[in-house]
This record gives sequence, C-alpha cells and structure tokens, in this order.
Amino acid sequence: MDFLDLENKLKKVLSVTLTDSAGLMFFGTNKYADLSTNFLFLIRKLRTVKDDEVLDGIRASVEQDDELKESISSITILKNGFVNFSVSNKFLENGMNGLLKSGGKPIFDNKSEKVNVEFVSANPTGPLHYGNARSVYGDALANVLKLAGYDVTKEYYVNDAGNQINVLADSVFSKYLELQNLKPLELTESYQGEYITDIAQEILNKDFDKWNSIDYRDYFKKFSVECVIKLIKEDLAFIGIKHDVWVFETSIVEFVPHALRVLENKHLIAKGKLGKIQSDKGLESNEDLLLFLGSKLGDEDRALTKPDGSYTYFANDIGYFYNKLDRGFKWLIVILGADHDGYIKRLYNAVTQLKDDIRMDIKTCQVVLFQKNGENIRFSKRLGNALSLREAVESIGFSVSDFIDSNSSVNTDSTDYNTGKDIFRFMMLNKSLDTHYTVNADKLTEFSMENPFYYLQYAHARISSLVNSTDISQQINLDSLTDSMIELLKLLLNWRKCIESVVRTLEVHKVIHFLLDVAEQFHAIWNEGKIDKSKKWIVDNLQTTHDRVAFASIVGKMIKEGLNVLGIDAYDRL
RNA sequence: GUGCCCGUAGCUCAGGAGGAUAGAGCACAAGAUUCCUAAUCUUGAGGUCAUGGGUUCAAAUCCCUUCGGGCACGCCA
Repeated sequence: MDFLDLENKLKKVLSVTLTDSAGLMFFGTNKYADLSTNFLFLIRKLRTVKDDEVLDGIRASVEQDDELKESISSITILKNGFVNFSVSNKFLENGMNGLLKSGGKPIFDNKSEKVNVEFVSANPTGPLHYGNARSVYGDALANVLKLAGYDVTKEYYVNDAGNQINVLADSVFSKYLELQNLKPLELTESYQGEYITDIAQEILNKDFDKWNSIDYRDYFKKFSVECVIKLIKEDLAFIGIKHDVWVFETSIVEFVPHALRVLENKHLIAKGKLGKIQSDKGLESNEDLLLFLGSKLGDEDRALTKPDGSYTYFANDIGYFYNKLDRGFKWLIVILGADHDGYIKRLYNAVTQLKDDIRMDIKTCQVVLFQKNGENIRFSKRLGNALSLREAVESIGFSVSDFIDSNSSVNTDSTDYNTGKDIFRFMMLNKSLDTHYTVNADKLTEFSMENPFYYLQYAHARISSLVNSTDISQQINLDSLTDSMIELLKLLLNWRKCIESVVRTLEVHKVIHFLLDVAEQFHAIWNEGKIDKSKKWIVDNLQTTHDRVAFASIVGKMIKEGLNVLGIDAYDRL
C-alpha cells in the first residue's frame, strides 16, 4: 500500500457521494498534510452542507474500510475548504517494508497490452546528427511503459523507398567515379560528408567495376542504405538505444492496398483533383489522383497517389500502420520531430480509422537549439556540416574526463562509466518534449559538472558507501528513523504515482524530477547528521543503524531503478 | 495568410487533466565539515508567471485578444 493505492481507495469511497467524480482531485504530501483533497469544494457545489457533517461522513466511510482505517490517522477540514489526511505510522512502516521487498522497483499489474513505440526513424541517408538528440525520449518512454506492465516494442521505420535514397545512391556513385579519377555525375541534389566517401571507397575496394556499365542504382541503393543503417545503429548504441524491430518501407508496401480498402469501405477515399498544382515542377497536368478525404475529419484532402500512379509517402505510411495493427498492437506511440508537425493530423485521422478500439499518440519533439559563441548554429545534413550525434556526446564525455584528471580528490574509477552517454541522456530527458531547449556548446563543461546529473549521482554514491558495509535484513522499524527521514519516506511512497503519471501523460522527464526531489531530501538529511550526531545514518545503536541504512538502501535502489529505466547508469562512486 | 509548439527569477528550465504563500539548478551575497564522500547543506537577494479580457469559490494552469520567438504548411520524404 502506497499513496497511489491510498488515493485510489479514497477516490472510490468519496465519489459515491458525488454525482460526477471527474473533478475529484488529490494533492500529494505537502506542507499542510500527507494527502489532501478538494472534495469539500465539490460537495458544496451540489448542496449546502455543514463542514463538520461532511467531515463526519468521510470519517465514517474510512472507518468502514479496514485498510483505510488502518492507514489514515487523522482527517481535518481547514477553513479554506481543503480536506487533509494524515497517514498512520502503520501505513508508513508497511509501505517502507514493501519498498524494501520490491527493491525500489515500482510494481504494477501486468497489463499485457501490446504497445508499439516508434522513434528516431531518421531517413537512412547519413549518420544521426544533433537534431536527433531527443530520440532518447522515446527510448526512455518505452522503458517506463514496460515497467508499468505493458508489452512494449521499440521500433524504427526505415524510409528506404523514397527519392532521397536515389539521391544517396547517386551521391555515392558520383564519389565512386571521382575516386577513380572519372568524371563525377552532375547532381542538382547530393549528400556530402565523409561517410559518402567511405561507402564509395568500400565499394571500390570490392572492385565492382562492372557497375560502371549497367544500371548502378539498385546496387548502390542497397549497399549504401545498408552501410548507413550500420552507422545509425552504431550511433544509437552509443547513446544506449537498441530498437527491437526495424521495419523497411520497401517491405510493407504490400499492405497498402489492404489498408486503403478499409478506408474505402468507410467512404474516406475517392478519385479527384486537389487543385493546388504548382506548375514549376513538371506537374502542370492536374490529373485525377486517389485521395484520402481528410476534409470529412476536420483536415484537408490528401493525395495517396502521384500522377504516375505510384503511392505517396502518406499512402505507404498508412500501409505501415496497418501492418503495425496487423501485428496486434493496440496502442501506437510515435515520436516525431517538430518538422513533421503538419503531418500528424492526417496520419492520426487515417490510422485511427483503420481499426476500432485502438489508441494512438503522436508526440512531437521541439527543436534542440545549439548555441556556440552566442550564436545559434544551423545544420544541414545535405551539406555534411551537421554536428553529429556522436560528436555531441563525446564532447560532453571528454570535458568530464578532463575535469576528473585535473582534480586530484576525484576517484578516477568513474571513467569506467560511459559518462558522455549518461549525461547526454540525462540532459535530454530532463526537459519536456514541448520545450524549445537551448544547449550552449560553450558551456558543455558547465553542463557536465554543474548540472543536476551529478547531484543525483552523488546521492547514489553516498548511499552506496553506506550500504556496502551493512547487512540488511527484511524488516525496518519506523521508530529508528528521524523526522526528516520519514518525510523522505513519504516521498518514496509516491514513486508509483510518479510512474503512473508518466504513463498517463507520456512525459518521461517527470521521472528525473522525482528522483531529484528524492536526492535533495537525502542530501539535506545527510547534512543534518553533521550538526546533530544522533541524526546520522550510522549511529552507536546497532538496530537504529541497521534500520537507517536499510532505509537508505531503499532510496539508493529507487534512484538506481529510476536511472536505469531512463537508460542511465547509477554510479557507486564519483 | 493558416496550423502546431513556446513565452515563468539575470541565464537554462520545472510546475500545466485549476487548488493553499509560484519552484530548482547556474550566477550573486553570507555562513556550515575534529565524526557516515563539502560534487553537499543552511540562509539571503532576485517574479506585473509576455499582454488584455473571460469562465470559476479558486487561473501560471482552461477559453478568447494582442505582441514576440520556433517549426511546418507539396502529388518531396
């Protein structure tokens, strides 16, 4: 039993007297109480009541439920109208020993619902760049959902069928010619960057001269995409991401007709003209196209075919999501870049029409702005001047190493950790996806050393040093804890509530903020012990010491579990 | 012009299914360690929550106006 359970139980009891429980809210541990509710405000709206009578009513309800009765020690109503609950020592002690048993891991029922989380899905035309930084959010979100009992699949969709793949193939081929001192292609559009040369060189090393004479494209496409995907996988591994499934656009086109048939049966497809033809791209003729009638769903009509009869990207996407549903997923989550914002509406409209009783959430991440010398940096993948994801991560890791080397009091064992990856993930997961986040490149060191990352790690390291020297049994007595420790315990009992909130809002950064709150209280308690010896974790009394250290171990495990869910290591030493 | 996101302390950002005196880190000022890791803690200063209206017992939070910034507005992907 923790605060999540307590709330749910109280909600059930209290909503009986309300016609509509939608507005019934609970406020977690605050300076007024362990748990508060706006119940009285709501009941006042329904009828004129006397506060005391409402209070008696609540007390009577609580009395009738054994668990509530045991968990709640007092209920009061303040003049301003909040109903405040205090929890009993029994609740705290039971909750604490529950946490001890579960080892910091929030326990949820197995929901066994299949969830697909698609993220990154960058076009396979080059290594990942800094703009893909926020993809770790999708990774962490998938982890949290897994923790909350869902059957989660992390997926990457590879757009290996579009025109930009032709551009990639041409770029590589052109470089391939150049390496042989032959005349390169004259391309209006091409990808630059070392990796293009690397790929071309690799083909050259294999002595594939024959491709000069016949249609080179198919071969160069296939080979180049393979190479680039390898690069992308390495980049992802570098920041701790591994997708469960990679789906190729070329492999799902067969599903497109099936998907379109479903929409057709719902009269959402028709032949027609869009009437918005630009005349400068050789598309003067306004031919009849297959259209998705988004106008029926609050959007605009969208083309499903091109004049040559082939499917548009949109049509292929519908086929792809049909395929996802075909694989049994009930909840589809997609993390897109802000530049795909205008695409969301049509995708959502089409996909949610494919099947009943599914849930779809499309989240966009706003751009991470990168500043150097006080100026914003713009990147272009085409020009090859993009700061790569890898460079960004390494630069963080290196600045940390530099600091460690120059500071003799620091234990250099920490170089065992992939600090760059960990800090990078922490930075990205610490902010809401909606925020327009600015990273100052000139202050990467500052970001490394002054950011809350180490604050949190330091708490974990301190706990590790305590726990290592003590054997921990299965039982902790509440009496052994100081008041501040009990306050911290109350916070810990909100852990599942935090996870539940992430599941509801899909906002992973709440996890870090929760952990930082925990660390803050922990550090404060630690320093109390410096002023008052009786408040230290390790004291003269053996039993007290055991109980306190055991409690600290819960805090440590929770921090570790929380960080691990986010794909970040918890450090035992700094 | 239209759509989405944002505007909270000097800076970077939390808080946002409405709720009690608006928070953190950095930067700034002053303190704390003979003893569990001072990468810590305590205290201080710093705010018209962009603006103007509306809904409500209650608005940083919800709705509308205006202003400012970001990202998009193809039969490309």
